[in-house]
Amino acid sequence: MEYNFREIEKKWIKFWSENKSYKTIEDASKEKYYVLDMFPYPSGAGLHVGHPLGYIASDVIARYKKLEGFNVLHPMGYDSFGLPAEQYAIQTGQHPAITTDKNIERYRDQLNQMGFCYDWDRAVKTSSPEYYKWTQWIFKQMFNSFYDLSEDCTKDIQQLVSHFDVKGSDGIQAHQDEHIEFTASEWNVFDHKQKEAILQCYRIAYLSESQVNWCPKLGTVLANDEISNGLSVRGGYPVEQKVMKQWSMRIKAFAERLLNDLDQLDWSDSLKEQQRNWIGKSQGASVSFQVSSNNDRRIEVFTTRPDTIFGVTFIVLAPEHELVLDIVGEAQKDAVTSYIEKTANRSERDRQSDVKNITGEFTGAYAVHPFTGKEIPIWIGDYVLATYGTGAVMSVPCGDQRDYLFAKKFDIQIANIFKDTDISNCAHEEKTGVITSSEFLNELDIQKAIIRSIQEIEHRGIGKGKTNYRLRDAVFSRQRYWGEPFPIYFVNETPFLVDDENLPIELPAVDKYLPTEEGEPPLARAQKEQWNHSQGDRMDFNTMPGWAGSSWYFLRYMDPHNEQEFVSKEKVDYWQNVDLYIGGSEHATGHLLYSRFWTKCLFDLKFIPFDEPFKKLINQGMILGRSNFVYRINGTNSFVTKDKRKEYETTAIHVDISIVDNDLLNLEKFKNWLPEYKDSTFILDDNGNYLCGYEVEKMSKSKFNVQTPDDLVVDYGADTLRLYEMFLGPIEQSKPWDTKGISGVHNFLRKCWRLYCSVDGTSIVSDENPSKESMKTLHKTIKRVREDLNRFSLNTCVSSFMIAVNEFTEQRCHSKEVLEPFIILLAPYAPHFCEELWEKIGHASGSLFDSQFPVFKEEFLIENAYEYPVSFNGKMRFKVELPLSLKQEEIKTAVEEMELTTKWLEGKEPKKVIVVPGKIINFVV
RNA sequence: GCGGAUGUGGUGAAAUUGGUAGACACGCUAGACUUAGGAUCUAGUGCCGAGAGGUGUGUGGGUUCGAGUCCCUCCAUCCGCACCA
Repeated sequence: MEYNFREIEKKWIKFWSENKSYKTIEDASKEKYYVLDMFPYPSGAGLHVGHPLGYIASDVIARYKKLEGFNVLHPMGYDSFGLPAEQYAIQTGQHPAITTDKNIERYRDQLNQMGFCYDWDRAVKTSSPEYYKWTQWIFKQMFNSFYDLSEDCTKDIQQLVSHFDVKGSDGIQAHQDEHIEFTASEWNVFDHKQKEAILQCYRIAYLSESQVNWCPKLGTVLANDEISNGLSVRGGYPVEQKVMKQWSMRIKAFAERLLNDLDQLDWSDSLKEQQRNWIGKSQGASVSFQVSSNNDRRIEVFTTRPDTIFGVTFIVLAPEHELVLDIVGEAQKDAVTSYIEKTANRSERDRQSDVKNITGEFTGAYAVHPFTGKEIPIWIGDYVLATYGTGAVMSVPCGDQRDYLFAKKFDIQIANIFKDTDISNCAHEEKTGVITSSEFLNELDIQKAIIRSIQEIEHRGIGKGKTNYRLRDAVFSRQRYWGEPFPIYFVNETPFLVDDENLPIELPAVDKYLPTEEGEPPLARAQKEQWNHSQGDRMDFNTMPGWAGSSWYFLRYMDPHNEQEFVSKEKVDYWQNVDLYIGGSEHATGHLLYSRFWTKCLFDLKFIPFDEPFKKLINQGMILGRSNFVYRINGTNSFVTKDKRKEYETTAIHVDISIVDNDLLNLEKFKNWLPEYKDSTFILDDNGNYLCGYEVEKMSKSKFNVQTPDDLVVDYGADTLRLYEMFLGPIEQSKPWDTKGISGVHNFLRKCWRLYCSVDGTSIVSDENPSKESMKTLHKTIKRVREDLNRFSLNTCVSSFMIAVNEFTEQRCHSKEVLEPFIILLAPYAPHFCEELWEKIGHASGSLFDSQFPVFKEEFLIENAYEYPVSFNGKMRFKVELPLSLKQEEIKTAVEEMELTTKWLEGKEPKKVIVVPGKIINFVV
């Protein structure tokens, strides 16, 4: 009987499920290994072939580690809060939970048919109350914490309160929004509301009036990483700036640790670099400039080049800067206000793309240079961003090209402070050279001048050395329905935490999933009694963003049913952090950063024993689709084959890849595909075929190029698909999907099957002694596969399997001593196939995965001869087999005496002969 | 502009520390068997050349007995960030 993958796969999936083969329990006697996939958002479209790439890889590693004797945690779950289900709910009125559960079921089926070894008992979904109870609980911990700068650690907010009680704000070293000074006696007479307002400036999870990215079309705020080019990532709608009261997470406090700890992670350079970029550390100084007409007004600037302080000839404020309207002169008022309006009306996108056009206005006010005492003009300009640094810059036209161009355009003085440097054409931006015309900095090179200038700035009390980060606190509320409700109620608009015993705060029922008439979030529609907790005046109407649940889910897998804790100490001590995390790189600055932040926070609060969630990370590449096109002759319903399209005016139209085979269009299926093509006519090529065009692009519904794994599993089986996806190339690389190659892998499995079974399906594996060659093939393969798996080179393993099967076939090997270990080697890739053969060769009960991964033995590879490549001037000319026992000199003599050597030397005397025993011989002529 | 990654046959790709470039597959060519089938088997397949041979890992250079691999230059593609002070 031929290899019947359909029956085999069905049989073993049932077996695994009935025997709970993948149930994982903590076992202190075994070393743990935690392999994690980024859990999917269960969308309505189901999985396409790109999804399983990472899942297959992690499954291969999980199974390998299991066979190596590790206790492997390999779970799967669903990131099930999110916009699509909610949009669907708005359109249909169906509760998002129903849609979500339906999609989850589909995902579960699709994942199951791939033969993944997940312990489904540990599955979590972020939208279930049992799960989000703990998301809410973690939020509470973050609400109850502040960041202590003296110890660089998250601490209980009560410690801060105790300090306030005794010393007021004096001596506080905590990460905060703005410095507020008060004495202990002042603090002690503040009412609750006042105290809470101050505490909000310190809490890790805090409420603040902040400028947010508001997307009117989605009716919600978005985080920076949810926006691309001024449009929402989801939906592509315009985004505008708006001031709203929002929950935020004080991730900025962790900036330095998030940056430094990257060094200890085994992540790709590009990903680490993306995070470094996102955190955007820059060092320099903040300097304060006094406004000359107005003694109590000061402008704070941040600079990375305090050494250029004597080159400052003007100040530029962002148009939105709070000081602008206070200092503007009467004569300039109209021009300035109209400029502010103009920039406010321009979308962020316009402002960014229009870099060439230099605009600005003089405010009429002057600032006093802190060292020279000279008056310098204050301008506003939209090249200064309100959201970075202090929203103000000290302009040094001789050292900064933007300042230079601004000064040229508006005819502002340019002072040169670089010795022997020509700045007549452009600014000197390099950090090299010597400073001049700068009093105490004269004759210092720039590096020394930076240090000296900071000393002096601090000494004179006009500023201080400062590190600035681009990273901003993360906005943590969304005006949406389908997310975690906050465990917060308000009394007199002051937030209070819901008690632990009232968690979870479940999503209340609402009549519609839309904002209220008053513009309140959908949750405001819920009647007070529909909340399972209703203290205070009202509950918080916001919900948490998508990344709330995904920031800690890897912890919940360790202890998914614990009703007392988010994870027990015992279990988290055992499983520790994730050893291998596989997922897409699109989460570089979102999920992966937030998750690191939450982990550090939970570590500081002593809930977990590690401060990085994911030790090693692999970003699987994207599998691109191969789209097909038909060419419609413009203005007709007639389609021309690819080769003849140049003869007509045509439009290329995406056509569903399921009705195209090998680029040949099935005309009947095409006519039935969409109603508008029912009466199409065709101009065919000379063979009577319609040839389609193709292109490699991202898989998407609209391009009709989505390849689902389901069809391939039906046609070839899951084992073939698993092997094929791994065989395609290195896991990190993006590659086009091409179904053609799949037959090669399928043939490999069939060929392999024939080593074990005769035509009637009975085992032909025997107890005969294996040949030396077969043992060599086996151990060569064991060596390679082990090495490759250890460095996650999953594609080359497949090649090794193919080579081994080709060699075994040639050797007519049917020896159990060889074929039994081989089937274990292959099992992580083709689990159903291998289980079946395992059973056939005499393991009547149990699973192959309870056995052990074969161990490599050097002795089988020991050779006594080697075929030496002989090269002349580095070019290989011929090969010669020589005993490996020969010494270097003996090899040399033997080769020199050969006829072929004489031929290639062409009568010349070799200058030198390099002999590397066991490797190569090289004549230098 | 800054940063990161990648450039090898017709295609996907191998080559772990410098040591036979193109393993393993797909595709293609020829042949065999054929109830013409998108099946199976055999042989060939980097390029130029009838052949001997020459040549070849994006470009140009360097180090080395020897470079796809190390160093420098430039080019191209992809990704991320970007008036970041």
